[in-house]
Amino acid sequence: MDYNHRSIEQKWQKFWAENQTFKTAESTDKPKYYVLDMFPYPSGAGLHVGHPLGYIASDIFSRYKRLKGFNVLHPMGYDSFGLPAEQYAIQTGQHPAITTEVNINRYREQLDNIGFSYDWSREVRTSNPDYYRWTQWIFMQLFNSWYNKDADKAESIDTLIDKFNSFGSQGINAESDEDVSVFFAADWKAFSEEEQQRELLKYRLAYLRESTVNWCAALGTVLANDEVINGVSERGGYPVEQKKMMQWSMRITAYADRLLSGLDSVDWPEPLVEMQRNWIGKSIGASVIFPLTPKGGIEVFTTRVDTLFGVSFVVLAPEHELVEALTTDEQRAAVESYIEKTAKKSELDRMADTKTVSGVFTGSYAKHPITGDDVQIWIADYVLAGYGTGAVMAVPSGDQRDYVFAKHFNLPIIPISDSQNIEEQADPNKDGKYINSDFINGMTYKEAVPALVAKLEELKLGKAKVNFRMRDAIFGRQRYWGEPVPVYFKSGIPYLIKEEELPLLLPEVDKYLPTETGEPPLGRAEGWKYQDQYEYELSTMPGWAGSSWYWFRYMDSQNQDIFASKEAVDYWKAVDLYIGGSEHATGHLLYSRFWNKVLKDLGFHQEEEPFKKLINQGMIQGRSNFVYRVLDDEGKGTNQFVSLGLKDQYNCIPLHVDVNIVYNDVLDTEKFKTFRPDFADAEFILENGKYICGTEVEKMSKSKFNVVNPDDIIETYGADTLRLYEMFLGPLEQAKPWNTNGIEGVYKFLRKVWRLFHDAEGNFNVSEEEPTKAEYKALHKIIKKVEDDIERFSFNTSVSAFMICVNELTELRCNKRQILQDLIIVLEPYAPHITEELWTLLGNEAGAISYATYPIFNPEYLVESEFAYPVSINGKMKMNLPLALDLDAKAVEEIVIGNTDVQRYLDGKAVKKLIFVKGKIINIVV
RNA sequence: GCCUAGGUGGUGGAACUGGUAGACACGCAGGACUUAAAAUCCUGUUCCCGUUAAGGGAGUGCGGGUUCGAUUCCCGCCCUAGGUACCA
Repeated sequence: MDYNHRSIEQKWQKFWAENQTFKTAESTDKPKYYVLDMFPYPSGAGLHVGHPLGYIASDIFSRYKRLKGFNVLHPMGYDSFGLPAEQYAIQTGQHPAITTEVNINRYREQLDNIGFSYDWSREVRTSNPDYYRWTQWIFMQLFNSWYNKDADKAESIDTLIDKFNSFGSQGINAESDEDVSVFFAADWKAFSEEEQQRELLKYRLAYLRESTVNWCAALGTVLANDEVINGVSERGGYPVEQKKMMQWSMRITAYADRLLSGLDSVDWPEPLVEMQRNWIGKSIGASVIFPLTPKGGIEVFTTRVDTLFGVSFVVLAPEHELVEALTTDEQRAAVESYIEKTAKKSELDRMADTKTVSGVFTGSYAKHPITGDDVQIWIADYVLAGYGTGAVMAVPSGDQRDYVFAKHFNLPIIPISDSQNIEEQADPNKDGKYINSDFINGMTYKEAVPALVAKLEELKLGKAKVNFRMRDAIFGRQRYWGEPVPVYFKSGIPYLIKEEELPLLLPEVDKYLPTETGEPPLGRAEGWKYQDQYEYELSTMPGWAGSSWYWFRYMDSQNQDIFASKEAVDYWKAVDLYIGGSEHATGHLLYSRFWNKVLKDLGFHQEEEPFKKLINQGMIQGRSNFVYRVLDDEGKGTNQFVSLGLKDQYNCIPLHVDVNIVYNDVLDTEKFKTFRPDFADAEFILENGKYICGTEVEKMSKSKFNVVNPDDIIETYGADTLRLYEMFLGPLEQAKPWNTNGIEGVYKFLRKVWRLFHDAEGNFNVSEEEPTKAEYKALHKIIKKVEDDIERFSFNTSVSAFMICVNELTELRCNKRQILQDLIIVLEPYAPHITEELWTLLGNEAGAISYATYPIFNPEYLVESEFAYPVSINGKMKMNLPLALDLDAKAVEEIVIGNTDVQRYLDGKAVKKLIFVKGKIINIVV
């Protein structure tokens, strides 16, 4: 029988499922290894051929690690709360839970077709009450915690209450809201319950605060910044406005420093680390106050406090709260018109317009904090209200934007360093000694900064300060299909429900839209009250809630008493390898690290970082095909279609054509006639008897007819071919377009493997003879290559190496049992079905490859034979030396001189130097 | 602008710490088997010159440099992709 992928793959997928072959043991004496995929959102469209790329890579790695003797945890689940199911519910009335269930079943079917080695007994679904119960529980932990900066960790809110009871707010060093009160212990005890709770809320890691949010009226919900694109919603393109709302927030800024320093301890791709660093945006500097008369002052943040004496003016953001008060009557008209102009500019305009210098003088002056000189106060839109204090001190000699601004408005430019050259532009160097700088004149940068900070602190006009770009994360969504927040309100104060009342189930509603009064959809749930009287929180949690801790649940997914038992967490610790797309760099990956740290601080586990090694798989783009429809004189489409090479001779327009009826860019013209009814009588202008289609790389989407479903590939070529081919396509981390052009080669490879160990009649046929040296060499080459490749995630070159290996074995007509047995083990991670079949044909126990031992590479088999090897003379390739000459340096020199063949190349010149690489002469310098 | 990754045949890509550039695969061309097709196998395939050939020359985005030797290291520039943005 020839290689029949269909029956082989179905047989083994069934066997693995029935025998739970890949169920992970709870505990074992093997070392553990945790391989995790970013779990998918189960969308209605199903998987396309791009989705499994990362899953295949992680599956190869998992299977490889099992063979290497590790106890591997390799689970899968679904991030099943989300907007698409809710949108569908709004349109059709179908409950999102039903939609989600249907989609998950479809995903599962498609995943199973590919032959993954997931332990499905550990599956999680974030929308499942058994799961979101623990998401709610973690929310409670966050609510019940505060960040103690002295201990540099989160602690139970009870320790804060104890401090308030004993010392009041004295000596509390916490991450908190800006507006915390100052009180003594006696005051605290005298506070009403309501006052106490309001104060505590300012310290909690999950807290309620009025924040400006992106409100989308059409969707009736708040959107994250990255869900808003150019002022409209990413989904649907509805207008978005800024609105103040009471919102749940997460005090992620408390962890800014740890989130930053933790990046040094993880093995992540550099671009991704860089993205997180930028996102956190730490700047070390100082805050400085420029006093106003008669009282008050403008606080600015600067990273270059040493340039303080170069300040020639101060700039406020147009939205800054002091602008109104500082504007003099003469300047009022100009200032107001400027503010109005800025407000009209969209963010896009402001971005595009970085070249134009604009700003207005307010008419007022501040005092320089040290010299007391008058400093003009300006407003300009290059200063952002949302960053720092919304005000900057302008140092034209040291900052290019300030320089351009000063030139434009004829403001003074004061050089402050003897090493500055400010003829043409600002010079921010820190190398020289200061001039024009009062008491720091003659100092270096290193001396000046502490001196200035000390002086400012003495004057109470400034201090060293660290500023972060990152903001606290808003944690509420005005949506239905998310986790309910386990909170109710009494006198407007949020209280947690009791732990034993979890899960707080998502209530049924009649419609999935906001209420008539603008409340979130949960407001529609009839009689949904805590203890029949208190209003529940009506927002649900955002999409990232459930995904911020899911790797813990896989460790112990059935546990009813805790999110994961201590034993499970202590055993599995952190994820050793995490594979997913880079689009989650500043969302999921940051929030997950945050929750992980909180849970660590609260003593639930020991790991500071959740994902030790991370690989980003590149996106697989679509590769669209085009046909060219000839137009008539009036510009209307005819039923003639011209092949790519001839299209320039005609007036024609490109049309997307379904990539599934195109093979190697050659159109199947018969299938094309049934593609659309109006193509039924299509005529073709061919080249060389073929219709060649044009191509273009685009995103994979239905409307472009370039979606390739993995099921179709599997039907034609099988899952093993799909797995190998997706790896063969190129480096894992690189984005690449999908095309089926090379898949035949991979399919041929598998058939060759099959035929090598079957006779002409199709019967399994192995020889019991001892393999020859050449056969061992072919085998051990692949053992070494695959091991090296997998360890550095270079899967594509392994596939090539397999092909070479099998070509060599075919050449040698090698069907030896010993060779096959080891070849199966090495190939199994890539092509698990065909190897499982051959494994059992050899008489081994079914489903037991993962207990096999990975063959040990023996370098002796790879020792070069007596063949000649190349040597260059003066770096130019000249000749081959027989291996017999490969002796030590001295001997070679003698032989070289005496060898007539060599002498011919050397033109009688003396040998100056012999270059050796790995004990071999590689080059002769004459 | 800044950060990151990359630029190699008709195509996808290989070359791991500098050592015969183009592995492997697709495609293409020719051939074998076959009544024929499919399947399979063999040969060739970077470009240019050379009648096939022997042989020679150029060649890894561009221009320099280091080295006996550079796709690889260094400097400058161009282009592409992703991220980020008037961040003080």
